Amino acid sequence: MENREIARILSETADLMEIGGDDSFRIRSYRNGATAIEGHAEPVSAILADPARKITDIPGIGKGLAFVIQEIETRGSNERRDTLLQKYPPAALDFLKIQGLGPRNIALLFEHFQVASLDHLEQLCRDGKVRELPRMGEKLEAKILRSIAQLRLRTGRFLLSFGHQTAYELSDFLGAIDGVENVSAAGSLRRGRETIGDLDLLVTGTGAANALDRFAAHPRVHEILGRGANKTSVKYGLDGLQVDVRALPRQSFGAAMQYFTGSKDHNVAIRMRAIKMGLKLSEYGLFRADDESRVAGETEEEIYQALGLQWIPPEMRENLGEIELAAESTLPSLIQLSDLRGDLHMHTTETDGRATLEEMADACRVAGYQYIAVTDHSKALSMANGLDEARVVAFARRVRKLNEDGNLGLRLFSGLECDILKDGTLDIAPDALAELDVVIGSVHSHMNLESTEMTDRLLRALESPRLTILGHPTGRLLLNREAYAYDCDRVFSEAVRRGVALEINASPERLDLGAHLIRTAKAKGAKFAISTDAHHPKHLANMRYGVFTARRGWLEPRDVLNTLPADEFAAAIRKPKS
DNA sequence: GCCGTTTTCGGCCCGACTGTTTTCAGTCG
Repeated sequence: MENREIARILSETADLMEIGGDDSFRIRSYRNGATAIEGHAEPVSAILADPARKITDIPGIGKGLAFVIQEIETRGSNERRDTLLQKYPPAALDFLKIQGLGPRNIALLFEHFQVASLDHLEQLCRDGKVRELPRMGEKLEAKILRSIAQLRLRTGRFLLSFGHQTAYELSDFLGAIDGVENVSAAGSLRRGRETIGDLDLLVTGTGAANALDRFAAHPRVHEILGRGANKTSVKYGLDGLQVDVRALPRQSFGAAMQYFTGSKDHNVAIRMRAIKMGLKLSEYGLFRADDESRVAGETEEEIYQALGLQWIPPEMRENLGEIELAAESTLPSLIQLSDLRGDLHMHTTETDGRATLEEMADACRVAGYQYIAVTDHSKALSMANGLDEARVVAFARRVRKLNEDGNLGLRLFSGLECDILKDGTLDIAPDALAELDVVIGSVHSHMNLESTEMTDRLLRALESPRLTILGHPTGRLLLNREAYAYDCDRVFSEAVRRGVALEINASPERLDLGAHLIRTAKAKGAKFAISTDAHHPKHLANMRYGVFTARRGWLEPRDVLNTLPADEFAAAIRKPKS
């Protein structure tokens, strides 16, 4: 079993234990264990298979969890989880995703109403039954109903990063089959959308048909939805992601990639263009309308070219004006991962990161960055052990010393992810902030303010001459929490006026700003910083998701601060002495 | 349940808000 799946079952068990009212420290151990397993570079199953090694060497895994993990590896569950699942239905796990409902209330709902499903819970709220329970009222019922509606909207969707992992896994599997020439992912994954509904894989070569059979027999395929000569469609893995694998002849590979990459709107517009030119475009190729002779099809490039267009990067294919630009050969030259020279947002063991400053710097050096900013939390995040003024000043001093010593192999900028408090003031006094190179202002609390109040709060934060970057500007958590409400136009305009960059937080759970707002902000002349918000060296690789998102927002290297060489970057963020 | 140890058990991040109460439990970050 995959590490992330073991981790998921551990954390599910922890969820159930919470509802069951288990000891909170034991629950925390399960959660810690889950993070430890998920973050472990080597597959745990490989360690378990080797009698000479033991998983208790992984920090956070003791004798108890080692036994539980062995059980999960062997039969996909563990005793504690099984027992709890007899007591509470599987829907219990969904209930925890409902805002306003925690483990105590969920336990109470089960006790009194034997709630079996989201539908049932929804009905109870509509009937005003929930308010009969102690400490529950009308407002909670309304909140639950809102949250259930949101939950329904996002079920069946998956984070882009999840899609990528699965795509890599399956490309390896399919690519290793005899006679398979090429395996490529199409669909919204290829367009870099922040969430995906399913995964489309295209396979070419003489072994393609065989690949469909082998895929249908893959041990992680749980349900076969369809099985034809050219396509196999299944539910794959524990989470039931729908995966479609199509076998194609080489001469229509480009046409199929174009067709299955979409978006639908883009394709409709492209096909209209073809018709006007006396051509016909389908997933099999580009043909002349009169005699059905083939014009193109083996590559996307030749198809776009035959239609009088530049090849359009998949991230732009949303019919938002890209076709017109391609016709005039004026497509922007989109930013690429290799354009980035530094990462500007990361955490260390000083607060809630998992690695030391030196370890993070080393990983960034290996990744090829010329510079980084280390930006731990400020004191308002007490649960993360955020920095107060004294620690901020000491940190800035430490960074200056490290740069003088010059042993890091890259340039280090001192930074802080400083909380923007409820009234819009920054969590750290200006004279302490003045010691730092990079100040990211972020909202981590009071996210449910009225739009006008939130707008004022952000505008006030932007007044600080110490602010460099507005962090994860909308606060959204994909498939989990909506963006907070405020007047983006006013805030973005003010950020431009004050010379504050907007973050594109590359964490796959955030991707914040999203593509649409990036374009809004770019139109106002905004500058951006693409950063990972890494809490562990392995998170540094998430930068590519930030780049996908930036490309979906049509950004070019010049729009992004951290494409600058170190000296120019330093000059760009220098603030006037006050 | 893990960890670290004065090796056998005690400590393990906490503060603020919300909606429900009438003094606070539950949720959230």
